[in-house]
Amino acid sequence: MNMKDIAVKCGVSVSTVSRVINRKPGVNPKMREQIQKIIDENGFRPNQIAKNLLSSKSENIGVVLPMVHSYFTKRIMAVTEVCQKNNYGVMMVNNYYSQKNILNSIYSLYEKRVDGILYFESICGKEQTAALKEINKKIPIVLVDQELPESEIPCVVQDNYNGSRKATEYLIEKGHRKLLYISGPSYDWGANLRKKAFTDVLKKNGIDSSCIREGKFSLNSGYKIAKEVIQENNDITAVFCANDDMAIGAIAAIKDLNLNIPEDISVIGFDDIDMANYIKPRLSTVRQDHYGIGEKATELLIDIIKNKKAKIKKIYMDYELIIRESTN
Amino acid sequence: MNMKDIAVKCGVSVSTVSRVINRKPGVNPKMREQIQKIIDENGFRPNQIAKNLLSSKSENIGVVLPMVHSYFTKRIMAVTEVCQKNNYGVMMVNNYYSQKNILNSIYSLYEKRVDGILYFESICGKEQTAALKEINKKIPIVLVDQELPESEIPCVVQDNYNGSRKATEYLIEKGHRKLLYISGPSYDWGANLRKKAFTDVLKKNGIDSSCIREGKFSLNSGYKIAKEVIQENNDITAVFCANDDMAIGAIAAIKDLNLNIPEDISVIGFDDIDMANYIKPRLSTVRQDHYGIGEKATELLIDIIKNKKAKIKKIYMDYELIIRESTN
DNA sequence: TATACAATTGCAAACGTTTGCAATTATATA
DNA sequence: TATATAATTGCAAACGTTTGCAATTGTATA
Repeated sequence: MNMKDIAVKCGVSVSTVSRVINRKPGVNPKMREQIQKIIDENGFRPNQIAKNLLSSKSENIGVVLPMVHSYFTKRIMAVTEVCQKNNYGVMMVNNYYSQKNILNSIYSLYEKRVDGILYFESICGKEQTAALKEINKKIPIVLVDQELPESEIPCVVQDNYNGSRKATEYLIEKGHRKLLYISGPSYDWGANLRKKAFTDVLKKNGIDSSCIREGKFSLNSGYKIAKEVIQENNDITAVFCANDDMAIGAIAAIKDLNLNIPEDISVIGFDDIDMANYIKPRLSTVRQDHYGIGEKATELLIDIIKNKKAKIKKIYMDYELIIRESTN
Repeated sequence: MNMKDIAVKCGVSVSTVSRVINRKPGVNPKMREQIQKIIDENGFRPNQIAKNLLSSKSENIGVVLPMVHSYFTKRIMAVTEVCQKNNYGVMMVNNYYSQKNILNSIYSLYEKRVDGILYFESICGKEQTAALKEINKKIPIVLVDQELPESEIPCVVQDNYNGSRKATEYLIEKGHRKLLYISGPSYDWGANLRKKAFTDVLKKNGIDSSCIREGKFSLNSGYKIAKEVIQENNDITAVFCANDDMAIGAIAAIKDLNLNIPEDISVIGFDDIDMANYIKPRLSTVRQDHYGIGEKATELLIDIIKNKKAKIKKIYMDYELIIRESTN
């Protein structure tokens, strides 16, 4: 069933049907009513693909994001909500696999002629970077969690460094002198900034900053690293994790070692996922406004799509240190 | 840049370019090489929208799902992975809002001519049901977490009833006689089955089954209900929650009441989210294979799309009772 | 060299819309 | 009634591909 069929049923031309569907002027009110009736009776919905071909717009945006983090729900909710409000569809790709797959996925989004791409990630291999720059010549891209130097691609980033600095300073103020830092993967742009802030603060205070391990942002890696390191170094009094999942893993490990939190060891995370406020002890953490990040990024992208021009090159998001029960 | 431009640059017709791009026979090998070179040099990628219009296939599937549950990550990962393997794009819609918005979203997916729809949800209003049946006349749909009686729409469901029955029987076996059940919202198809199993088992054993409250599947609702009910009824020895989030909320509440788990009160959840194994005490729960559910549903949908016919009408997923530290 | 056949290439229709413009019809004015 | 004007309607091109068929070119055989 297409507009032609409706037109034949109504004894008019497709142009007229088109005008009725799009509520455009130039149709006799009586005729309009009749045609609308036939459309409704047949449950006809116009083929957007044909429309897209003509307008060279798909009214879809591509979203590339790693679906592993606990907070990704918040972000994708923001994206879908903003898109729905602006009548954009959301084409999702999980960039959790091999570089090659991701590249294919990005090109596939381009072939599907999405109007823009939202790229959530702070991993960026050489090939990927090149591909993004290449595609950005044809369609707008907004990066989240990452900035690409020598490029004009706008981005939304958190102040990873200062968030991490504040948390570290807090621990030092509280008197901790032997700290374990569980970082994210070394290929992660944001993870490296957080780690740097940690070591900078420790060095500045003349404290040993050698107790750093690299985790995978997962519950399990937090658990394993915390257990192992604390068993070997019984003078550790604080653990700072680069995300909440690892912090929750670390808490489980510390409890399994029959130590108390925060009496024996303080734990602090990063993200403030919903769960952080419901585990016991409630997790102190650095809050990121995940919903806001998704929202701002999507709004920026849509603005660029509509106005062909990025007014803003970079959006910095706030952080907030949330002290709950897991630190003292 | 389109095929015409490439054709002009190469001094051939679009047909020839098309044959090169699609690796079809009928092109002089030397010419093929030359054309491929120009294509690569210009980074040309064919417009799938035009292709779709011609083939009446979008090579996209629509995914409607509530992004609120902690386990949705697992499911959507399975969906995207299977789709990527089969060269389908994923168009996502969050059905977390008002009925009206959801209806619009479903119709919008249809207008975008997705090749099929994956509908994750066990809420189904009258209007939505009607819309699904209507759309199912035009494109295949697979339901997850819900079956629609009097309809031919295939579905993937868990054995909610038996999963819940097993968990309840376990608690009874362990000697619990005063139990609190925190259910999901009453409009949720699965939640009602779980609740029914609970009451059936209790009645069968001649145990009072009146202590039932309705939560919202959220951490907070679990926390609030558990705190309130346990404060009022100090003889409760077990809490069964219809999902893990509420169970984790309940555990926080019980700890805040200075009671011990499982010594004073046992807690059991439903879902087995990753976090369940990393909170302390580790949460006993009914495991659902979330990845498997997403995988099976997507494979079923793609099979129907390709073969125009559902070989299977209904897939029942297994459940597994996982006993950890939160029950005794 | 003429003929048959295979390989290569291009033409043009089709997919389902939108829209500027022309054609037709209805209405108002002189 | 003739004319000017406004309202309604339809025609046809365009969007960027794919593909059956016809046309052309090249090659092998008689």
